[in-house]
Amino acid sequence: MKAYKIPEATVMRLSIYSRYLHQLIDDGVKSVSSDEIAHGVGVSSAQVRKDLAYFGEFGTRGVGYKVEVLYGHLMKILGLDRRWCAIIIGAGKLGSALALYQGFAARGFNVGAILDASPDKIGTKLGEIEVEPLEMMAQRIEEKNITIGIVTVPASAAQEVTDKLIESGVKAILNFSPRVLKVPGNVILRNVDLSVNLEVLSFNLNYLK
Amino acid sequence: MKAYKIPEATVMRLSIYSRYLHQLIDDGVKSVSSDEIAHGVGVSSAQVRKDLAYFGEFGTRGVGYKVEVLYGHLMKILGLDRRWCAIIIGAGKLGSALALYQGFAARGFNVGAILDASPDKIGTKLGEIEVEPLEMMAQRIEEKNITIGIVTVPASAAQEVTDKLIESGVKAILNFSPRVLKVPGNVILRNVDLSVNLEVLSFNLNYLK
DNA sequence: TAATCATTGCTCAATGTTTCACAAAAGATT
DNA sequence: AATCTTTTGTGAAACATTGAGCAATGATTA
Ligand SMILES: NC(=O)c1ccc[n+]([C@@H]2O[C@H](COP(=O)([O-])OP(=O)(O)OC[C@H]3O[C@@H](n4cnc5c(N)ncnc54)[C@H](O)[C@@H]3O)[C@@H](O)[C@H]2O)c1
Ligand SMILES: NC(=O)c1ccc[n+]([C@@H]2O[C@H](COP(=O)([O-])OP(=O)(O)OC[C@H]3O[C@@H](n4cnc5c(N)ncnc54)[C@H](O)[C@@H]3O)[C@@H](O)[C@H]2O)c1
Repeated sequence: MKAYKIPEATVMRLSIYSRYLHQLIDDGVKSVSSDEIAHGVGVSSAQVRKDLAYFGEFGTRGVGYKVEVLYGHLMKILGLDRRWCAIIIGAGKLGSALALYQGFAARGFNVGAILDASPDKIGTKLGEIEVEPLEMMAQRIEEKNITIGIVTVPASAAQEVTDKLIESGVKAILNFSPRVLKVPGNVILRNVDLSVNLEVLSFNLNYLK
Repeated sequence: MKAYKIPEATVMRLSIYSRYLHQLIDDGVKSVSSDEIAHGVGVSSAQVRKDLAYFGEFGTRGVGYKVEVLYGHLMKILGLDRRWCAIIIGAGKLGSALALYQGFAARGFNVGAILDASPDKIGTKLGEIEVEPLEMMAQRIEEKNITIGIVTVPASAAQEVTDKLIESGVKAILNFSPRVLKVPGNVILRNVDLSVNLEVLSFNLNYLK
């Protein structure tokens, strides 16, 4: 429990900064200024410095930041200095795409189990992992120390599945269904609502001209 | 070209209100108060009224809103009283999932074309539509009146593909690649960054306790 | 027709976020 | 050792969003 409330926008930008720094490391760059980061990710340099200032002083005045040092701090701040295990519920089109995506593992996220209600899906393989029945939820969460639940079932099943995940001990939910979910205050919920994203585009296309 | 700047958060909520109202219509509900909407989607009633107030007066004091009337206004505000045509670039795991998703058509979005660079993908079918080579981009955008480009190629190809989309006349981009894209000021860009979403979860899991 | 009721729409206050601008600090130069 | 240059870190100002409270007002009831 920390003193400060960190704006969510700040956290999202930290994630993007960290990815940019990773690129710089790959490119062999040793040092970087807030202004270069700002240009690289499309924000202002003051914003970069303010975001970092929530967590400490990581740079050297007149010089900038050591890329690897700052990257290390950001990964630690983001909780990416460890591995997290997630469970995917719903092995449909979207759930499968997520399960097979390599990019998550590269950032410290493992998929520990994939569950589905349909006999058509149960027993099929997605990469290394076999789709299992819903009944395995509690056991898999327990034994694999799963903290994150990813919900990719139809909207009609989303709340029910979410309740079960929370009951089974999951602490955070990433919801892809177009449904407003109710979760207790101690569970972290994020919604990735693709329709909303498209509709923001159509609003802007419509409104701005 | 309107007087006001509408907060993006407001637009996203309007999309969610409209979906909730759609449910109410299905359930045969005729009238609704800001307080009921607020409970239904998890915001405050003041927020609901404030969001609507940007666009006019849609309710009756002492009574509430007529569900169908308000729904109609929201759909119009969101630009969903017409159809939009989109093109998907990258027929991989994510692009395929999006292409096959029925929910977009239900809200007025058609997928007019799906392109890929790989010979393995070109010629395969995703539902009704055949995956075509990148060279078809300009022609398809022109002839199908496509305004929205959906980018689901690897990060390394994302900027290049985006440049081509804009050159071919697309006015809005929905980017799923983990890359900060540069677009001209008259093009609308939204990023759906799934890794960032997971990392916000890990930050909160890590930080809040 | 007047009184009552419920709920909107709006004003103003509070809170939160971004930008500005500059003093402070560290390395480079003379 | 003094001066110059650069870029951080930050307090204050500007801007944006959310929340609280209530006057206005249409519908309902008496
Ligand atoms: N595919 C997309 O591009 C896309 C876009 C936007 C939103 N979404 C949302 O994501 C979710 C998944 O979409 P999809 O396209 O993968 O759908 P899908 O139909 O391909 O997959 C859904 C899967 O969930 C399983 N399922 C159904 N009820 C279940 C239950 N109670 N418990 C466990 N599994 C259950 C089904 O067997 C199926 O395998 C939906 O809510 C959808 O609205 C998807
Ligand atoms: N799948 C996921 O769950 C997921 C999650 C987060 C982010 N993403 C991002 O979404 C994007 C797509 O992911 P995916 O899992 O579908 O990858 P994928 O490898 O399955 O698909 C990528 C497709 O793009 C095609 N492609 C490559 N270069 C191209 C080019 N220049 N022009 C046209 N097509 C080209 C490839 O042939 C392939 O079919 C990536 O940027 C990825 O980082 C995906």
